[in-house]
Amino acid sequence: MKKSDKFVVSCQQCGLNALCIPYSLTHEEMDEVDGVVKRGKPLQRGENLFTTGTTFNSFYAIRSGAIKSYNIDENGEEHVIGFSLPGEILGLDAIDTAKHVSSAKALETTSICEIPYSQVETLSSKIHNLQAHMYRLLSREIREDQELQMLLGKKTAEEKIGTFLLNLSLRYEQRKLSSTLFRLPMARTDIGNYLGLAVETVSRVFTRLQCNGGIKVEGKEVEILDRRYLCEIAHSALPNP
Amino acid sequence: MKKSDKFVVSCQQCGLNALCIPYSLTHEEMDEVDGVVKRGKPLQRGENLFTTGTTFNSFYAIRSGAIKSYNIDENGEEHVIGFSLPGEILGLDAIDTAKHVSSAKALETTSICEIPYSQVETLSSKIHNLQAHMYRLLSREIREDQELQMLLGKKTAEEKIGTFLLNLSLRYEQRKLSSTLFRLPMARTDIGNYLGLAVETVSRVFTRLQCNGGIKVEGKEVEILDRRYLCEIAHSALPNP
DNA sequence: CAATCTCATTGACATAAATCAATGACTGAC
DNA sequence: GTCAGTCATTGATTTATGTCAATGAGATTG
Repeated sequence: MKKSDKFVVSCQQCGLNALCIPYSLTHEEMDEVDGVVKRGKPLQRGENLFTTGTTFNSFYAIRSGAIKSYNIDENGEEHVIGFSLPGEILGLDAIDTAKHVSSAKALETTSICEIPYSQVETLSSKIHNLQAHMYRLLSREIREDQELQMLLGKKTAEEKIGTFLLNLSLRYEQRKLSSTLFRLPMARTDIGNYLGLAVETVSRVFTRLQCNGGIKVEGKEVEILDRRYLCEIAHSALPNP
Repeated sequence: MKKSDKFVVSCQQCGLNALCIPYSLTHEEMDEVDGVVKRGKPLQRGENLFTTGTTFNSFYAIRSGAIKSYNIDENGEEHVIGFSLPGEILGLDAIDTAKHVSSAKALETTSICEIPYSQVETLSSKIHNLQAHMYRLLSREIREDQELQMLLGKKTAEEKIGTFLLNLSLRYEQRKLSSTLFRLPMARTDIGNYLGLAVETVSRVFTRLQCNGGIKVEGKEVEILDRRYLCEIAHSALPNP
């Protein structure tokens, strides 16, 4: 077995392909996409996948683990842009400038598929399904970012954290993982930074939600005990009824 | 002259084509795009271009005027998502769901180019430049939304409004309009809603900026007197030095 | 030209969340 | 095993911004 084979899982075999780039492609088309995907050594916790300002050549799909996207401002302050879970794509924000506009760091050991952009551009002219999928993917990210904007601009700390937990829960469920019991891959600081809250506030809301029986938190382990209550807190419709 | 001719300005003639879809296309390609663009009667102030939940068939480019994108939540509260100026594209957030996920309303008399999505999809498989441009356009919107997220999550009222004014200034300049003297097409309420601030706060910050000699406001007319000061307030680099 | 609205501004007061500070629980290095 | 460092929690205090209330300036309509 070649060294690189250790990390190889073809798109066809990959359990996440329904969430990823190959979605809605035929088997043949999927093989074509599979042919351009590079699968490297997993990233260790704290390793960067890419950093702001570097040349954009590829975007990435997460196979396992978790990634934090962030930026550092003039004052050296970090700003967390988002978190990526298995089956999710990141790096598409760099197409326009051809330079990465954010940095991406592994929150835990993380396996990645690297997808060279120029090849996808070429392939997608040929494979109509792929082009349509790329448009949908980009469009979805815009929509999700707009939803986040509403969260950040107009919601209280409880609403932000309630929504954040429900969103994670939903994403885990889509990945065939438990939607009620999961491990937060990021630190409290990261959550606060992402939601525009002080760490202390995150901590306080967590304890408050726990006291009210909505969740059970122990370090990074979270259990959702009362989804309905959490939805009320979040002032959002039940994501999965 | 046919009735519809009153509104017809081809992409070739349009002064905004450098900012719009035809950007980076050859003359021939531009004519092909031009062929699918529909140019209707201008929208009157208050008229909707589309509303949330309706079927998505086209996206739109603004020729003149200004559009507010917004959503109404369960409680009937409006949430302003953004403002579109001449040369800008809107509606791309609906590709993924095939339904509009926001509503768009004219803030003043507004001329629009309607661009049927399915035709662009088809054309862009054929015209590589167009596909590349669409990817860049979508990618840019993601990046801009992420910048807005940082503004909403981590900045003070003064920073938000400073940044908002500088951003408008820059956009007007790109449109060959004055970057120092312009008219806000939206109400204070809309600005506050968009930035996650109470109207009163918007008003107070405007007066404060005026007292400090940064700007001159009179109703919707704004003059930027001290760009440098505004940049300091906004804690952002000079957009155009 | 009133009369009615909507929109903007300003002041007084309330409050959610930030900041400051202290402590404890883990984690990893040597 | 111990020591330093990071991370999480909790309490006390401050503050930026929201909410409530009043007024005035324009715009729109009959």
